[in-house]
Amino acid sequence: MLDGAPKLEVLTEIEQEVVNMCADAVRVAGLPKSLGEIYGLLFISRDPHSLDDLVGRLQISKGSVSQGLKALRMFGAIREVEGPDARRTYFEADIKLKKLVGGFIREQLRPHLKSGNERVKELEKVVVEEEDIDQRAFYEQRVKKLERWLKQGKLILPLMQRVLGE
Amino acid sequence: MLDGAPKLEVLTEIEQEVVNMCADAVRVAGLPKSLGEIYGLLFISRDPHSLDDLVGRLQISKGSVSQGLKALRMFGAIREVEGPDARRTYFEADIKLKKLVGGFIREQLRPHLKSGNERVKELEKVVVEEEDIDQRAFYEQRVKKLERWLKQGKLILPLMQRVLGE
DNA sequence: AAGCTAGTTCAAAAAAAATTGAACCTGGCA
DNA sequence: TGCCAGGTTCAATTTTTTTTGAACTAGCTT
Repeated sequence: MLDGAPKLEVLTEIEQEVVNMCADAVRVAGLPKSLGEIYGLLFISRDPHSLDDLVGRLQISKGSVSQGLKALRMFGAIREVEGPDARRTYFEADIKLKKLVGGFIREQLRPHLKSGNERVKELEKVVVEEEDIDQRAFYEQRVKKLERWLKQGKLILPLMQRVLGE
Repeated sequence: MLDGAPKLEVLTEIEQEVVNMCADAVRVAGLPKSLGEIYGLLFISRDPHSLDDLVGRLQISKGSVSQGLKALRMFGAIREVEGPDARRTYFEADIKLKKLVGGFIREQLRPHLKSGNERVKELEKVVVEEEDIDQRAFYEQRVKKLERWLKQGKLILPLMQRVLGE
């Protein structure tokens, strides 16, 4: 097997900039840098890339790229496409903000809201056992506040998606 | 100096639950757990606490509590109030969601959007140097997309604050 | 001024999170 | 069936982030 077009193994300045921007953006969202790097390179590339392409260009390990692609697929941030070598899987970036934010909300935010709800329910059970009447009233007030916060959270997610619908 | 009322040095079940919830919530936002623990205890306490109270109850070091209080003050998540000992500083939680989210946006999100803008401007300068006409057109398209994303981001922040205005 | 005490700072230690890479699947092919 | 190449997994390692605690500052008090 000959290697076809001599592969460019380093990033151009533009690619590097975009990769770095995405890496930082993704860190703000509390996700590993490598995720952002992979997405960034796909975002700024016209042609799709295979796992090994990404390993070569980004200089990160096969394991990390494999995990990164898995996560990005779950978020719906990338999609599989056909590529030059039929037995490899190629990827390209989905660049619709709605999709990206939607995936993030679904995978990262909603689960926390859900577990938050359960924990508040647990809290309520503990609060009713408080003997001191004033203290209990105070706790009830606070728990109600937590409930309201969660409700607001659930309210704002679809709103965000709608606004970013473009 | 006698110690006054025998201080309760461990957390009640309710306190522990709330402290844990806040710790986790704050982690989702990419902030250190100790911040959430401190806020959580203040949130579920009727009376304000001093730095040393918090150190005693939460079992975290003076240094951490000092840093945590500093950050919470910056976010506007807590406020200084008078307390039993005139020469200590006491704190209580601000429980308005608007305030909390506002502080988070101001301190964490806006700075990133700002630096994002600068980086996109840099990118534009690099893109115009691309020789290949098709490639440059593609890059311009992508950079425009990044700009649109940033604009959407700037748009959604005040909206969030408004919706959470209660 | 010396002694105390509340609070801050920051280098070092500990803890948590991300990355690596070698072993391991898995499916196509001879 | 056995081999090979693409891809995944996960324990071990590395990197990053958080926490600690001892030294320090600052402001009272005597």
